[in-house]
Amino acid sequence: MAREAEVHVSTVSRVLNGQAAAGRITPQTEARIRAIARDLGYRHNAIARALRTGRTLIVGMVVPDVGNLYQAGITRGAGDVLSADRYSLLLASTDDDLAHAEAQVSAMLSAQADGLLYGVARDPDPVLEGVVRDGIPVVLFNRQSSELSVPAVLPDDGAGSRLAVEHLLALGHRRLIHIGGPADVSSTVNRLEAFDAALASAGLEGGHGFADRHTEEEGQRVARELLDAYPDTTGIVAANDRLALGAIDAIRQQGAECPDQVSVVGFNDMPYSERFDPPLTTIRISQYELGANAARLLLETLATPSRKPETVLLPPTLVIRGSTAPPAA
Amino acid sequence: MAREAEVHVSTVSRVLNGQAAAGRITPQTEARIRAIARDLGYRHNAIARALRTGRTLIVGMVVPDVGNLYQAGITRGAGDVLSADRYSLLLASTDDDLAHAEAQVSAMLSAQADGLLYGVARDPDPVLEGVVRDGIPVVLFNRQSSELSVPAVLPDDGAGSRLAVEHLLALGHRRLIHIGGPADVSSTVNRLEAFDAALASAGLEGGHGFADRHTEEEGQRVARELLDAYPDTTGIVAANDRLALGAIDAIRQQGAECPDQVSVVGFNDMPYSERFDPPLTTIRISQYELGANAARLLLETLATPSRKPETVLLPPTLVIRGSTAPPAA
DNA sequence: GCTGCCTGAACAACCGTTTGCGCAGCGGGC
DNA sequence: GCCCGCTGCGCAAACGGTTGTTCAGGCAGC
Repeated sequence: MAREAEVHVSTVSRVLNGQAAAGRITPQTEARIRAIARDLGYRHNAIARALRTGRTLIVGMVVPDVGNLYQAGITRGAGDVLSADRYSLLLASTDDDLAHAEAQVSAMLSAQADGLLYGVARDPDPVLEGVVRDGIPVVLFNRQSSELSVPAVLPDDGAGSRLAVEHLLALGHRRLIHIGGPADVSSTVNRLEAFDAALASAGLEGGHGFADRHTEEEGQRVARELLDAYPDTTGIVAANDRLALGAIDAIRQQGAECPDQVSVVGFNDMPYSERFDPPLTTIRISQYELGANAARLLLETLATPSRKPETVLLPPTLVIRGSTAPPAA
Repeated sequence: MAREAEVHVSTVSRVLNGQAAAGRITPQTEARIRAIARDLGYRHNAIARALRTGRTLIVGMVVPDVGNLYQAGITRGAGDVLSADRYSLLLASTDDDLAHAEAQVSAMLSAQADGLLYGVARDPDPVLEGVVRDGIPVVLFNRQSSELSVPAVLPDDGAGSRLAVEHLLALGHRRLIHIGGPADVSSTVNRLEAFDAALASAGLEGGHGFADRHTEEEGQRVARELLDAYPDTTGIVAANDRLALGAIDAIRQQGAECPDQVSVVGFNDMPYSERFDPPLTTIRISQYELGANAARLLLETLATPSRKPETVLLPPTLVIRGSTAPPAA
């Protein structure tokens, strides 16, 4: 502490907190304190401050998988806007598993995180329910909750699916299937519903399946099953780029090629998807903006707790690359 | 607090900390306290505990870019071993920029992080010097410091470069160039030195250049310059997969193809590198193990501050894929 | 010259835990 | 029957800041 080195006590606090302005402290006192603080390399003890003020300037962010590129962009966006407001990010990865989420969130709340960025919402989600019940400010990203009234920022899933289907229809495809993620995740059902609706308005009907996880392996498994069930399929809409990659694997496993026999469109436009073989046609949503918006929403909620929960939908874009082409014949 | 709901005071602390075992508290008292704590949904205030004990159970991890896939694997490894020991990860991304690093590290130290995982070391690195001077436990990963005696875990850069060069030599290549990262990063110089040495022991000599950042753009720029300077090049060794991707871009920009005219080998085996076009031949190091080892080293340092700084080298493996082939003619 | 006000800084309580120490009660040994 | 020791728990200080309140001194007004 600068105190012993000084002559004064905790006037330091007012100085270092900028309360000096209000005619409370002599300029030369302030200058002296600042000088000494600098010389001593004094650093605020955020812990002590947090204990007194009740604010830690820490927000917890929970994602399904830190190792996922798509999530990484979101994390970056959130980190940037949070650190601009002097907040730090406590990051946790749950493997999209409720038990893990429970433990991680509990740790974050123990750490007295001021708020949560929650990207692993299930529907229903007991962990999220607990958080909301405890009155912890939280904003969802990527997924929403149908039961809880919580702010959220997510891609416009419906618009995205529609873009994908319309692209394939425009290319001439008529037999489409959809690979969804876990069935208790909002984006899965939103994307599937829009897929069905877009097909229906063209007088068509498609098949679909659900992956247990958003991985290439699961995408491949579901695609294989669907291709077996609907052998004349020429187009696949996946709810996620990783599932799409798995679908391409499945197509090759059957001795076919993408896009020669079957076209595939992904969702997210994850990093490097333009470098894949084939380059992935996909629905782009700005990961950075998604994270940044979620963080902004959380900051606003922290500033104005009474604020009405808001859901912001990010507009998707169709990115046409090499994994889609007109049907073979 | 469970206290008012209870009859007792801070005997709760001893119960909840497991000190009850030592015959200090009656089993039924303990049971009652635990029951009430559960009913109240009592949760430790980690802030208050940290203030008293001086330990936050938080470790700061600073990476060049959270959006980088390679880093993501490391983060995951570190997160897993840390959370097993009840530590949380405070993550910061610096864009490999010293000013950012300074700010982020400062925030972490304010948050009283118990230790640091530092993956952005320059050589020299003023931020790191400050951390070491303040006696903050820190372990480096990916990069080391030539001046400071700090534990570190990194790939065996020399062995990796040697594998890459020997692979190209075995394929019949004789005119090789090396694309390094920033010149003030240990891995850059280690990999370059080993590149030169491996060539020298075959009686050869190669060209090299340095990228300012580990990005595709920089890789492309440096590759272009080197290919201009050494037009008969048939093999490129990049210090990083992203640089390698840039090199492939540069090759194509010149109207050539990889591996037809020029072979490329990367470093790291970042996620999805097997799906690129062409699939990347690269030096694999286990990102997960790297992160996990760094975390373990830090935990040991925290447990035994007097412990000698240790440098652990992770053995690399050559992964042969599609970006390397025998020279054209 | 005295009173009152204003300015600048010190005082002290408080945030929620941890932890060394003290204290009351009880049982056993002599 | 007395004393000692042990057992089980309460007391209170401390961690390092923040912040409402108090206090001392100087100056101006009457």
